[in-house]
Amino acid sequence: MAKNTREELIEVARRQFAQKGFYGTSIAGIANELGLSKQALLHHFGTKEKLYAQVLSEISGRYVARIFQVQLEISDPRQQLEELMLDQLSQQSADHNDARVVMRELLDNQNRAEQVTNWYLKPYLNALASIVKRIEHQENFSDAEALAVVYQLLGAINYLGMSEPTLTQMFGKATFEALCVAYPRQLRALIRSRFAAAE
Amino acid sequence: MAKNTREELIEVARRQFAQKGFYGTSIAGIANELGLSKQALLHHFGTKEKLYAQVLSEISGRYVARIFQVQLEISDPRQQLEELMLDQLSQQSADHNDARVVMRELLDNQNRAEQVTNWYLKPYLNALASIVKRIEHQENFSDAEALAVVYQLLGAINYLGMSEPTLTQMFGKATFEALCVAYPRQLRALIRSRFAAAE
DNA sequence: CTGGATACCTACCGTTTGGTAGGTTATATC
DNA sequence: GATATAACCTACCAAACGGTAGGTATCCAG
Repeated sequence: MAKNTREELIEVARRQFAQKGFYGTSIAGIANELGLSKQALLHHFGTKEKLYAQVLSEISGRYVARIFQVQLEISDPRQQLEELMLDQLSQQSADHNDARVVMRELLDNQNRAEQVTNWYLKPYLNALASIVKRIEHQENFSDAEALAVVYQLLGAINYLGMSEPTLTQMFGKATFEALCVAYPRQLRALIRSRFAAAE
Repeated sequence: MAKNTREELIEVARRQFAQKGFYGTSIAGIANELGLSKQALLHHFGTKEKLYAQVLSEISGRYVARIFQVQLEISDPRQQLEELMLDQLSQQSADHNDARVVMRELLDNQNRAEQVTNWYLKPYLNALASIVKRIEHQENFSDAEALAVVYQLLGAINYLGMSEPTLTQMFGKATFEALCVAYPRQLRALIRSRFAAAE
């Protein structure tokens, strides 16, 4: 179980940042969860911001790696997109911390000086958009238009992951689980119907 | 311009909560923006939590009011849904504070004791789901399935509003504005293609 | 045996936080 | 003219925050 202390700190930080956000998370709280003092954390990362940047960087690394992998395995862009989106959905069902951190970063980073995550997330979005453009081989499909489609799909996926606790309280656990079962099917239907007319 | 102090405080709080979140916002900061001391704010609302609850309650009030209004104006459920979604999108382009506060609440409220917003947002989601069920008049379309469709559409819409600052930094202002222009068209295409096969 | 690096620790600091206590002023009511 | 209430204010507080300073134990290299 116990790996590198540094890696353990990043893992705990990722979870706490996902749950409580950058401002709501204290470095002492992260360190204490591992039985350490906050100075141990500061020894490894220097500042809270740098720890946060590290968490973000690893998340985006995972995203980009996944998209490259799928592009090697599947050649048809339509199947690439479907696979990537459904993969993202199932990944998020298992662990929604990554998606939550990214969502919070989208909300927060207008206030923060560092824009580390932007540059990391950009190739991810660009790669997805170029897949969409390969599907929609009409020439009047601009970059912005492809990006809009990508964004709508990502939004459709990620919104669910954000809302688990709220939806569970609101409709009960059984209904939420039924929702999780229905979601991949409906997402596939959404993607297929969206790109059916294009062919 | 100057209305009731109380209403002004709520308005400023709404903007700051949207920008910086519950933990990132200080009551002193809200009050100072109006040239008041934080005790003036506490005089009106008692605690920070109660102010926050008030902001949330008014937001959900607006949402529910809008859906009732559209239901009175339009009879066809398919057109109701399209109108509501596009309305939400344009509303959000003009002022994304409401959507941001709701998003942050979805992320945060698992930590907070009060679940005020849940009960407010529930009729909104239920009303939307019942519209979807009226479109999809197949009997095998369960509540959860309808809710999944609603959630995907709301996610597709709201995700854009969250990401404005990040996307602007990433792709430049011009591309982002092109994205905003493309978005309603793509959203309409998404909705129409999704429900075209059903008829 | 020594020097330096790593991985922690306790102690402390200045700032900010939400909230309390209690006073002041204006306005409305009886 | 007395009373009460609303709308503020200054002053204060304990707690939590991120971060600095400086010490200690361990280990590995020369």
